[in-house]
Amino acid sequence: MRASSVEQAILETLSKEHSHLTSLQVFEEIRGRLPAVNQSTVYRALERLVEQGVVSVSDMGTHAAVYELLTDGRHHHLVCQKCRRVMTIGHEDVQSFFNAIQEKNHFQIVTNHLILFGICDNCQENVENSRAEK
Amino acid sequence: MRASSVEQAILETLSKEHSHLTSLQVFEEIRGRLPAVNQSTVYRALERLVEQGVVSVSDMGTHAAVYELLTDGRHHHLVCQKCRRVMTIGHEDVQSFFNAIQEKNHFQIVTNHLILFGICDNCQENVENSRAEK
DNA sequence: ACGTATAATGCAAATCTTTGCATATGCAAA
DNA sequence: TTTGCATATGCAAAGATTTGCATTATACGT
Repeated sequence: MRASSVEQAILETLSKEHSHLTSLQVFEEIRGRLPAVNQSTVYRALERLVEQGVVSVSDMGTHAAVYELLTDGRHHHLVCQKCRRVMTIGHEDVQSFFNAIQEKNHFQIVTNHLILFGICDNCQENVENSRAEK
Repeated sequence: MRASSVEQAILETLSKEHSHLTSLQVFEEIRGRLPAVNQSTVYRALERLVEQGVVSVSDMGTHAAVYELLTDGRHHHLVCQKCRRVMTIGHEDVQSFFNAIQEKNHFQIVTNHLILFGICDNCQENVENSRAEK
């Protein structure tokens, strides 16, 4: 597999931003250096990087996939469906679960970025409060 | 919230099929009874059902979201990235993991359909075989 | 250095999904 | 029944993502 300049640009962009970027944001960033680059090229490069396990892609419920560099360790996210707050959890809290699944099913898990939707503690309290107010 | 006829039709379709359907498949099915129904109406009805927790939506890596009825118990899936085989695992294998995450983070998990990508046992063997052949 | 196979890219079209706005519909109170 | 309100729907446009095909660039063996 040969080195792609678009892949390089993507990796540098993601490592500079250190956050979740949409494909459009990645595209806009890259245009600075590679003005002629095409959207579909960015999509395909991102797809390759995800397959290689260098980058994660997730649907955070924002109606647009977000990409993130995975070099500094695997991690996962809890996304609040009410306030959209995103919390990060370390891979150590997921590791043993993954191991159990792998052993039981003879299945080698590749997924490296789990997104769990739910209600954060703040919003849980708000629900209780609004109930009490009635 | 009032009962929507499209929601009804979706629920009946999903319960009849008992499998993962794309929004297009749902749309086609429903057209039999409600010929004038619009795609976006189906999308919105599916969205509501997902929010209500009656239906799950997942990206199985097929480039089109698939929907499934959740009435007969929560379950989750392992998807092989090589052969696209889909395995089902029960919620009992996930429950304790969810509980631990919930307690540690004071976060109430709503996610009811986990998709884990990886390599199934067959494809693992194939990789080993092709290595040996070289 | 040369030729070839493989992979990356651009472009345009197709597909999938969301959204804004106007309209229609069902439900509950008057 | 009628009225008012919230929700569901249709329609069209926009946005997001994928794909087929032709072209270009790169790596690798010779």
